[in-house]
Amino acid sequence: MALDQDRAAGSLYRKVAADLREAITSGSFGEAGRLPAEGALAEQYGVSRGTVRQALALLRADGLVTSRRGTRRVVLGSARVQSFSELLSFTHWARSMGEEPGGRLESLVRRPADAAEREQLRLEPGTEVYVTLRLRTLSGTPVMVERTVYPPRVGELVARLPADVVSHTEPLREHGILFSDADHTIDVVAANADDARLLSCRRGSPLLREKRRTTDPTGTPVEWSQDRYLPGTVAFSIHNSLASSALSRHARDED
Amino acid sequence: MALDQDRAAGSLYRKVAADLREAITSGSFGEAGRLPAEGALAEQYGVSRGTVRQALALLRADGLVTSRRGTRRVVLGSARVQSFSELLSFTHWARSMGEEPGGRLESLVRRPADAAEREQLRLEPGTEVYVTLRLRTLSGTPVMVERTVYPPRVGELVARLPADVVSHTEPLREHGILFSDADHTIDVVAANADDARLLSCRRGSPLLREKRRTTDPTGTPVEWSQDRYLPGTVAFSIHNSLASSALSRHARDED
DNA sequence: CGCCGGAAGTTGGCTGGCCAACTCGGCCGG
DNA sequence: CCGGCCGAGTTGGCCAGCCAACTTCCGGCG
Repeated sequence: MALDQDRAAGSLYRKVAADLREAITSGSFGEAGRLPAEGALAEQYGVSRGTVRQALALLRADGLVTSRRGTRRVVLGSARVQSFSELLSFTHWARSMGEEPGGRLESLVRRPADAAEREQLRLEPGTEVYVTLRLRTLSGTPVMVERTVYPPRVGELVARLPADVVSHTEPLREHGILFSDADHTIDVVAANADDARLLSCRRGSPLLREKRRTTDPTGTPVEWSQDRYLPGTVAFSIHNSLASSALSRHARDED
Repeated sequence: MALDQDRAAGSLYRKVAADLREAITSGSFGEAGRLPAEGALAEQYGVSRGTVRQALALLRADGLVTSRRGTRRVVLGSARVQSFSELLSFTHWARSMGEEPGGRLESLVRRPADAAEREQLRLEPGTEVYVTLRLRTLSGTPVMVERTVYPPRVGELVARLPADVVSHTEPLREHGILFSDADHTIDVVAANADDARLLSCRRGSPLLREKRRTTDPTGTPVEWSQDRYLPGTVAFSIHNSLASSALSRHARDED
């Protein structure tokens, strides 16, 4: 599945990366084994060394291999859970795990954006936003409460969706709204009354919170969301390295 | 500081990246403005287009810019908190925020590794590990309890360190132990008795947990750590995009 | 037996070039 | 006035080559 997506991506280096990823996770090079040299791979796949290096950069970013100058690459993790090199929606993620995602719209209101929302969505003062509150389920059991703020252009489309539609991002894509980049912030928060009711937990009990701002390929913000997960249902997994990383840790001074 | 580190890194594309990062965060291209074309930048810096593209790949991974085929790159986030493109130790991270990091060793024991630890550190059955429990402070206030498991080679060095040494990674580096790659998993956990005592919170109160396995450049595991943060003190921040990402979300099935 | 030097192998980095795919704006025709 | 076509500009992708830095191993030498 993920492999097919990689292959379907078209570009050569993604195909090479997909093939190598499969070879690694199937243990072809051993638990902590060495990869063939870049040159050897280049010849094997009939591509240039530069293309192989692009492919290997993907695998390195996923934490599958290390690399240092002077010696062959080493396999780091052959048993990674699932290496989405993708920005995945809740729906897509759930499906790729073999679970059945669900979503029930609890409320949808339209109101003027407050200062924080204008800041996040880069809106003019006075602009109205659409705010949704949804309960998300995994194979029937509630796992997450999702509060999303949409700018007008997107919100108008969301408002027209049926209340029982599972995926919001898919119909949005049909209307030309693409999700390209996202910034995530993860912390802990206490359940409020709504959270407690929807997730069947006590008020004040801890929830894993993910704040997310997503932009389209032009850099325009398309959603700002606060997802609150029931502990024990999900965990977030990140890889980083000296070479390059997408993780940063910061003190909380804003909210 | 971060800039100097980037510049000191030597390679051309890192210098270009550092310069562009500064230009972006100082607002030279406007809030959601366009970057100059790759060719223009190449000429400006006197490097090839490929080098510029390497530099821009770093910025894209940090979530500073987008890119699509056909049009100039767009500035995404000019106001990022701190974009360590680095695998940062607690000590380094704290210092770069202007806070004074502290650490007090609560206990250090040596005992046979259990199954999970052997798995994580890739050790033979019967191997002994060193386990430390440390309270970490930020400018005097406790923020985190750190439980770290070291393999023998590393643990022997850690055991010889004075109890009041703030940074463990720095003296380890002097002895040739390098931290290169890390896998992080973030979730929520309830404080146990030790956590509660050290962090001055109630038993069962929620803590943000980061499980981390770090390897050296050869791919050999050098530590496996469980850090438990007091809520409200830190948050984790991640960027990802369709192009490439280091984030994955998975259901909890192991612990 | 141990240490050191050198050679071979490998990745990091950089160049220059080429073409395809895509965006965007302007021009022209209806 | 609107819509579609076209071309310039721009990024994605791929190739071939070159050198530097580094690791590893082996053999010679003390």
